[in-house]
Amino acid sequence: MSPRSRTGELEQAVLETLWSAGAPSSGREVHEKLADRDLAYTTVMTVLDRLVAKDLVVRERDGRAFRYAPRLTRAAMTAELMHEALEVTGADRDQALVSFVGEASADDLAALRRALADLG
Amino acid sequence: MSPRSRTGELEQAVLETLWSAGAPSSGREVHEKLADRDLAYTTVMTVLDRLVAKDLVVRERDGRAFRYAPRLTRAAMTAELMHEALEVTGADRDQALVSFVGEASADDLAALRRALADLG
DNA sequence: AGTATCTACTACATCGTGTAGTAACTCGGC
DNA sequence: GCCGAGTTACTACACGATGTAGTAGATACT
Repeated sequence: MSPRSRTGELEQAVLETLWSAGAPSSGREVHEKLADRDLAYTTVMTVLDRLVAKDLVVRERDGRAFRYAPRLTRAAMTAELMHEALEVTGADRDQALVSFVGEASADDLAALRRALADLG
Repeated sequence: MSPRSRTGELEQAVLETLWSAGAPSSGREVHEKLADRDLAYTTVMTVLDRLVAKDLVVRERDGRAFRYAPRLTRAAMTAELMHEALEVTGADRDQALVSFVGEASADDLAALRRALADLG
């Protein structure tokens, strides 16, 4: 279900290209976007498969091939990771959140306040 | 520096015992607290060493032996993990925080608001 | 039918983690 | 001054995740 096992460096990079693409991409396209890494086409495909298996990426048929897209937006995945972090250590949530805002930058605090305000 | 690589299940359990101890513990003590797991003493020691290497735990000499304690409180570590999550994906922080509060439970929202209010 | 593409499956190295043993050091007691 | 109990330091090995890629088989365009 949720991003249990941490994503690797290459997996992260593939996610990046999918996010930056804006629309579902073919394996070929992802491979081309990662040209600087000099990877085999099948390597990219393997990673895409694994991301699908992890439910981090969804794919839809497009003729003979598939198109891949992240299941969540970058922001949503980040939020999910944050929520997970809040749970892992089994810390008192109140205290954890106090620490969180305590360590946050001024910008992040402002963003947080805006976000809370927008919730009404 | 920061908790780069995710901590494993056993590592987490060892951290738990250290947190619950309240004061620096000897390896022997940690081993005893984890008696239900039926681990070898050296296994616990190995894990403690690794946690020290990861800078998640600090140790101080106490006579011939060492005493171990978490570098951070549970809440602080949770907060650190949350901040890390906020960075990994390179997401727009504003959007990520909006998503975060959007997905948060009522209780967490209340706690967040209190925490922000307490900051003055 | 021939060729290019794509998917599915398999493979292997490396690294992190769980798990533990052994050697070496150290200190208190005799 | 040596001995044994407790500690640390180092080494080891299995397993799963990840990086990396090849091959076989299906599919489709020409």
